[in-house]
Amino acid sequence: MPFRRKNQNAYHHGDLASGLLQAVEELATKFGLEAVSLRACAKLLGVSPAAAFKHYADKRALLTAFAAKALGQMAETMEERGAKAQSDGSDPFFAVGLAYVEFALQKAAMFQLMWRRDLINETDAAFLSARDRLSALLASGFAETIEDEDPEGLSAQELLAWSSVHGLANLMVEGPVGRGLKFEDKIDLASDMLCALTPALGAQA
Amino acid sequence: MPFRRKNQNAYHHGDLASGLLQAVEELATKFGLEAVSLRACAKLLGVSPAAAFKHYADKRALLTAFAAKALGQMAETMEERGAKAQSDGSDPFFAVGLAYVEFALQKAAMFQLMWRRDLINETDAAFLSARDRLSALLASGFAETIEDEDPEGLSAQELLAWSSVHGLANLMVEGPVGRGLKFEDKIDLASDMLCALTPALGAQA
DNA sequence: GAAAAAAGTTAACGCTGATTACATATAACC
DNA sequence: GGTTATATGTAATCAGCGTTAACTTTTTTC
Repeated sequence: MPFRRKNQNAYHHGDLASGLLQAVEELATKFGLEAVSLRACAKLLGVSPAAAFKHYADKRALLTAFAAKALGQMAETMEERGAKAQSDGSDPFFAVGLAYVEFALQKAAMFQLMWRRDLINETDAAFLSARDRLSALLASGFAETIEDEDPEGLSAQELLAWSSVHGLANLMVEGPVGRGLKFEDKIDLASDMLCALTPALGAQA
Repeated sequence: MPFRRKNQNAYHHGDLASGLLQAVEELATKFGLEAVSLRACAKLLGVSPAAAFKHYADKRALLTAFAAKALGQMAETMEERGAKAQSDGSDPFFAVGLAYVEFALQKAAMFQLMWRRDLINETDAAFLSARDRLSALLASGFAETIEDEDPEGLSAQELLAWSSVHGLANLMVEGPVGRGLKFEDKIDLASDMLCALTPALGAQA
């Protein structure tokens, strides 16, 4: 069994709040984002549909919490890759950008959810800080490569870097790019694109 | 009134198939993609909910037809911009790429729908050809700028170009980029990003 | 141990996409 | 021109969805 379900004779689940988060993940990764329903999550946990509302105000709140968690997870792996590259002496931006695409491919449903404004609450503090961390990471990933003169907004090069990896991730997950290719080949494609991008990141406009 | 509705005493609508497409557009642009329901479209046209199924197999078929139409519209405006730039002597890729972002911003709901695999039928011939036309356009937009050695798949530079504009469009429509800025400023931002991209398109990897 | 709070249940409401059986308008045919 | 066939509409209904309200059970608190 994938995660803790309700005890057979127990009236209470124990930790339904986090149980629901895991149910979202299971349904999303197995059957896609559109298969995630409050009722399906409840059934998966052996609990009545209305029980979810004792822990989350509505479906949006649950998905927002999950999106924040997923964003944090994504940021963490990117951070690790960046740090490893820095100690390796290899290009940290390259590593971070590749990790971005890699995560989108491997956890497609989570990645999609992060940008679904109709499903999440964009004013949620936890979600916002997690997303900010992600974008900051992508910008700092090549902090040594380019000069950041506008610390508030993103520079044109930072925006280009983010857009590139974000666009490729979307084109691969929801679009027609790399369809039918196996994971490694998709990563190679992403690597090629990042190589093509480097000339634009070195020079100052 | 925004478009032709049913004649008051007419049993038949006249052209419900295209009427539904217009209803989708009206609801999507006014209230967002999530507000588009079969029932809402039917009500807008003064027709029973079940009438739609005489013209489209299901909701997915309707949305697919609309997405194909929107893709064609997008490709057309991009084509015009590219041709104009070519006669102007300005950079055709720049014009085409900017048109891509511009369309996404002005017709956000349509742009979103094009990439929603859960809402459309990706095997539909009309949709597929419309999407292929779009990607071909983006690649040919700078056919003179870079050398295309692999006419089948996309070269790394073509993929970079597409990913960049697609990513920026997504980050602006569904993400946090440029939030609060007025349209012209967002276009300026896109323009800056495209300028930053040009060093990567000239040189051959 | 009683009272309060937390965490569950059941039953309902209005919405959705979709199906079925039926009604009517238009077109085709002889 | 009337008959028939087909296209196009309606009404009723179903299951699934998010959500709410009223109620019950467990746990916590004093």
